[in-house]
Amino acid sequence: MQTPLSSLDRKILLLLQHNADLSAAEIAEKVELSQSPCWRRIHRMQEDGVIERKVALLNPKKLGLGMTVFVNIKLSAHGRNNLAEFEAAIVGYAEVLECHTMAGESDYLLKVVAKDIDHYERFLRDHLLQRPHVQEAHSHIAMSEVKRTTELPLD
Amino acid sequence: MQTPLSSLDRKILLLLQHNADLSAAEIAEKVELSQSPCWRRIHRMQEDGVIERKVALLNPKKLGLGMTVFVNIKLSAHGRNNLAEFEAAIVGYAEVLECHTMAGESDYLLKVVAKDIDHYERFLRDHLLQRPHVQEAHSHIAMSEVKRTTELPLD
DNA sequence: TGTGAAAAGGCGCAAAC
DNA sequence: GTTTGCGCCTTTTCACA
Repeated sequence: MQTPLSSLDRKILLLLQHNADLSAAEIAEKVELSQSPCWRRIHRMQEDGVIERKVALLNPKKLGLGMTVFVNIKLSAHGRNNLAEFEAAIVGYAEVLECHTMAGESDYLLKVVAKDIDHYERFLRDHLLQRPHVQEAHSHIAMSEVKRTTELPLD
Repeated sequence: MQTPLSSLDRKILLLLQHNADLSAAEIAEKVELSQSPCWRRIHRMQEDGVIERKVALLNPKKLGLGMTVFVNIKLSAHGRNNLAEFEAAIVGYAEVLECHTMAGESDYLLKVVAKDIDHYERFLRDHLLQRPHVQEAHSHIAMSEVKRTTELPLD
């Protein structure tokens, strides 16, 4: 199903995950390959799902989304029998960018964006805490961003 | 400098942050606008920095990056006088996808990806913990991913 | 601001080497 | 993997409402 990646493929991915506007021709040039095989490699990696999609990254500050909060969620023992319900709700919240199930004290770690404290508090109180079986929610507020990237390390 | 966003702009952004392969013409059609003004809006939002860039999102699992770890870092009192050094180092680590300065107990929250526990442990021991002034590092391992998106909520 | 049209060039894609 | 090529589509810019 999925061909192992050559170092050429890795170079291509490195470029594409930094700038998806690059055309196959431009990439071909940078990796010193001719156009067609380069195009075919890109295409194959898309089919294989190595490249999931191309997206525009927006600037949260310029959209008034100045606030990032990490929330640790703990469900009640009872709620743990019905994770699907909670998870489905989470996926539906646009404010939640990430949700991970965690090993350790809390069940979930959420990354939430909001305009400001008010907006966040409303989201927490009116939505998150309204979910049945949510026992604890600890919010950790991010103050500034040192690094933010979607680029994965490809050795 | 930055024109406020109309609801039309928001629709365009919504589409673009979901799929950056859409051409101006396709977007125009979806938002029921003709091609030229749609193109102009997109262009303007790029200039304004509302659209930061377009990138390819890769599948971490398929690249063997099965592990996500959140790390809380606490610096020594002394180290807090020289944050820039620490932060510059962090930005340089490909394994670190995000780094936030936090209000509260820890100074930083890092999101780190790795192939497996071994890989992560090496990164922690040989790199993170080698940084001067790192007093504590608490690792929280993510087990599975319920949600992961780069799409910001645009009301 | 929006509309419609139009030029030019690039790009995806495939075929032949 | 390479070079070539065709045709479409996209971007970009007009003049005009």
